[in-house]
Amino acid sequence: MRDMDFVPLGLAADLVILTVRDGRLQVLLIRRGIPPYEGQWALPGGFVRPDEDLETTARRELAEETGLTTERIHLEQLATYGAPDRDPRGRVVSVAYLALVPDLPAPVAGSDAASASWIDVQKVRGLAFDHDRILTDGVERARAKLEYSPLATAFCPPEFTISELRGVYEAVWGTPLDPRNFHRKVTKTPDFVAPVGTTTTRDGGRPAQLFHRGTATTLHPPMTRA
Amino acid sequence: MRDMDFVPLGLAADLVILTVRDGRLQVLLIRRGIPPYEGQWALPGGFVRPDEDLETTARRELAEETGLTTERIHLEQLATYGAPDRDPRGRVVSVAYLALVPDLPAPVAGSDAASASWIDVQKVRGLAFDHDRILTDGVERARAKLEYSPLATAFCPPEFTISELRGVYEAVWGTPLDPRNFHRKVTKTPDFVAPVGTTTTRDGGRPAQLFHRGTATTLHPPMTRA
DNA sequence: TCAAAAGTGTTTGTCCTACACCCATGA
DNA sequence: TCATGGGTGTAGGACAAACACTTTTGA
Repeated sequence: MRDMDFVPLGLAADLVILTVRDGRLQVLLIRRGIPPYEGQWALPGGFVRPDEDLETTARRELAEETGLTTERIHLEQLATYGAPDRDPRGRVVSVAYLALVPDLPAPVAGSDAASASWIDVQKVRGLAFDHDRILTDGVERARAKLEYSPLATAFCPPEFTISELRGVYEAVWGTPLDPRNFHRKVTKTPDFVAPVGTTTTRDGGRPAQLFHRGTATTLHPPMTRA
Repeated sequence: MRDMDFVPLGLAADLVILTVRDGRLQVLLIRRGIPPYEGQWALPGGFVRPDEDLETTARRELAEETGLTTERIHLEQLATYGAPDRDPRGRVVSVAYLALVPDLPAPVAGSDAASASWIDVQKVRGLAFDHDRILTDGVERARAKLEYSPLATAFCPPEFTISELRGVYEAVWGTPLDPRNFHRKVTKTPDFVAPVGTTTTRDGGRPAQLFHRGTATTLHPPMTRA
C-alpha cells in the first residue's frame, strides 16, 4: 500500500435474503423504480454511508426491507463484486451479504417506495446488474453451509420440530431426505438442537417434540446431501 | 440502491500469500517503509486502479511481490474489510485475496523498495492495520479448504510425491498424519492426483511415484484432520 | 546389511442407508 | 377406525484408524 489514491467510486452493500416458504427456497427481490434497469428485479441494497461499517449498512438495509428487528437474523459477508463495468452509472463496488431469515409471520411491509416480493430461487432469471451471479453465489454458499454448520436453524422460528428443520434441508438442497435417519442424525449430533420439553401437533399426526438451536458452531460429522 | 453517492474512499487489494517451506506454513510479509505503521510488518497490497478489476489488482500485486508468472498460481477472494477507522489516513476499504504458491525456487526478488520475507505463520503478531485478522481469516480458509478440495496441490510443484503432498497437509494443519492411510486415501479419491509414470528418490528411501494434479474440484469423501 | 521411506493387507470400530416396525394424535 | 406424521430398532455395507508387514532404494 503506497500513497492514498482516491479513485471516484461508489461502495454499496447488496443483500441476498433467503427464506423457506411453502417448502421452497425463496429470495427477497425489489422491482427497480428508477434507471438503470428500471422495472427489472434486483437484490435489495444501498450505498455505504461515510463512517458506516459495511455490516452496519447491510443490517440497516435488511431492517428496511424486511421490517424486522435484525438482531437475531443470521447475516454474513458473501463476496465483493467490482468489475469496472458492472454498473452503467460509473464505478460501483458492491459488498454482498447473505441473510437467512425464518418464514416471516408479518408481511414484507414498509420497504420504502419499491415493491418487494419473495420469489422462488429456481424461477429467478434476468436480474439487474450482475445480481444473477451474486444470487447464485449466495445460494451455493447456503447449500454448502447446511452441510457442516447448524445454519439451517437460521431459517426456523425460535422453536421448531425436527421435520420442520428437515423441510429446510429439503427446500435448500432440493432433495428429499429420509425422515427417520434425519431425525436420528440431528438429535444425536452434539448441541445441534436442544429439546424445549413441549410438543406440538401443528404438523399433523403424532405430537412432535419442539427444539431450539443448540450451541454447536460446526457439525461433526456433517449432514450429507443425497 | 438509490442515488449515486461517491463517498471519498480508497479501495485496496491486500494479499495473504501462503507457502509451505521446510515443513512449516509461511506467509509473505513486507516491512513498511513509510507511515503509518512505518517499520512494521504488513501484508502486501495496493490500491485498485480506475477501470481495473479487483482480481487484476490482486494478481498484479502478486506478480510484483513474488516475481512469478502468476497464471498458474491459485488466487481466490477472501473477504472485504471496511471498518471506518481501520486506516488512520482515511476511509480505506480492502478486498483481501488468498494466494497459495509452491515453495519458490527463485528468491523473492524485485519487490520494489520494501523488503519482503517469508515468515512462519505461527510467529506472526502485531501486523499493521487489521492485517492480523486478515491473516487469521486466510489461514483458516486454507485449513478448511484442504479438507474438501484438492487445493493442497496448489502448494506443490507441478510434479510431486504423495509424501510431499502429505507434508503440505501436516504443515497447514499442524498435525501428523499416518503415511499409509494418507497414501491410500489420496490415490483412491477419484481424480485427486494422477500418476506421471516416473519416480524420484529425492525424499530418500524407496523411489516414490510422481503425480500431478487431477481434475477433481471437490473431494468426496473429504480429507479428515486428526 | 541397515536405515529410511514407499506402499499393501488386515482388523476393528464407527457411521450411513434402507426399511421394518411401533407410537400418539385428529378426524 | 384410519390416516398422518413421530420416532426406534436393526441388518448390511462403506469407510476410517491403527498397525503388522513387504518392497526398493542409498549409504
